[in-house]
Amino acid sequence: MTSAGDAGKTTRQLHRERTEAELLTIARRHLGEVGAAGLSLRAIAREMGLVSSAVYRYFPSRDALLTTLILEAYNELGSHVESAEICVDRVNYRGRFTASALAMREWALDNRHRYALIYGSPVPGYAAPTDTVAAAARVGLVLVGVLSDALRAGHAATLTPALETASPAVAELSSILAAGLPPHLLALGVESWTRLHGVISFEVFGQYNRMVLDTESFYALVIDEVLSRLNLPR
Amino acid sequence: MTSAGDAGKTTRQLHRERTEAELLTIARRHLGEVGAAGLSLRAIAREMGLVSSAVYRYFPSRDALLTTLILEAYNELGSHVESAEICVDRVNYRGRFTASALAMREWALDNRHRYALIYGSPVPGYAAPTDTVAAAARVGLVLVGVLSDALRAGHAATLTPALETASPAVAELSSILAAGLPPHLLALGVESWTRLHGVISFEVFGQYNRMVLDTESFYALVIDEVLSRLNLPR
DNA sequence: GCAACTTCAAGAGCACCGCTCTCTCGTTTT
DNA sequence: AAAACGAGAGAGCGGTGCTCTTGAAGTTGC
Repeated sequence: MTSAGDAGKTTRQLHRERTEAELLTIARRHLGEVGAAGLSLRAIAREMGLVSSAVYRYFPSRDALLTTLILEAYNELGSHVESAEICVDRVNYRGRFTASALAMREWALDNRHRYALIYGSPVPGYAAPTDTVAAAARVGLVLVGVLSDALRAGHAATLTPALETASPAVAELSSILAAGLPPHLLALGVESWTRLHGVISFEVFGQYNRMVLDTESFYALVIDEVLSRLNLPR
Repeated sequence: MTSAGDAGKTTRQLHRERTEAELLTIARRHLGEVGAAGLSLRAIAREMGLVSSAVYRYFPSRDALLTTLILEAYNELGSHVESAEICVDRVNYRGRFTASALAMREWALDNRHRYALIYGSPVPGYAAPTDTVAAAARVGLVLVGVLSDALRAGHAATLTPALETASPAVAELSSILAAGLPPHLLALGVESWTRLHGVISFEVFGQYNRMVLDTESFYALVIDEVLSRLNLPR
């Protein structure tokens, strides 16, 4: 029953790894069922046949467990979007952007509670550690990649005075990414990214209740609008 | 010490009204300090010098108290936006829209926890009663009003194929509002509204942490973008 | 091989939560 | 004046995160 990677490990190490994995599996399931606010260490322990205090051998606090789940969520969303975008022909910028946008919504709808965990109201008293920023940036990097590739191919969105005025607001981010994307185009990219999340979160959080009936085609509309503004070639 | 509206009321009625008002005042403050998830009936009771069970004379449950606060928040945001928009010259459609958008963000930043309460991740196990929909609609009605006034004056946004495809998604809403706004323009309006909330919630929820430095000018950019798309005349 | 050390889980306990029940006592109504 | 009603108190239930102590089991060094 021992896997290949178990060589040279003491029974204690093995036991610890398995217990921690089982704990996370249950935690993930609970998170999907009751959401972050309803996630209870005691309930997880109960289901594992453990006493609540034993869980603290594995996670020093509820927040630490939450942090692990947040990191997982960011990375899962990130790789979901990445693998959707990588399938599209590199010069099909429109297709790459569309695939990414659709993948974002798809993951959010399939993982509503986890989406809420990372993009919803922050859990009070909980401060996300800095480790998460790299994982959180993955989706953004995909979109920025599409835009900078399109720019290199000579396709740029039209520049407006307001766009130039707002450029300094994202200048630092622009230098961090160093993706060869000028600030004003990055600003437009950030706005597009925000725009997609605005629709997704309204759908996931139920704000469209009796407003938008066919949320899927509405999302398609938004993608179309964003693409038009970004001026990506067909 | 009795006000004008107290005539003909028994001391019990007066006492009840005052206690309920004090209770709500403290609840509002706590909400602003610790957020919805941290709002505790016991803490409120403690501060009032009451025993926790006594609070249930006024609110049958924590959720009922939350519902009251949610309704208040919707209405306060609604009147905040309304009063900002009403100050602008009626034919200045761009100005009316801008004033509304700025008022939305202003209120959200001044009332972060209350904004999270109504536009953030839904409180688990809590279902918003139908009473709230009217209050929730107020902001949307302001924006729709600007758009339909502009349309009546002959200013319409450009129609795209995707816009027509998505029109049925908001057809029902269009008939409810009956604002003389054709579905495809309403769809664009809903998208604009979503777009503004996307930026605001990202700012309020801290998603722009080290990304967008000057969130105010970034918001101005978004307003400019939205206005361009809506084709409102200067 | 056994002693010393480390790790795990259990259990009791603390302070908090929402909520329910009963009981008392003062107000209101009849 | 008696009956009905209402507000608050208090005890209690089951739940939460988290801490501390204690005993058992695994691991390591002499």
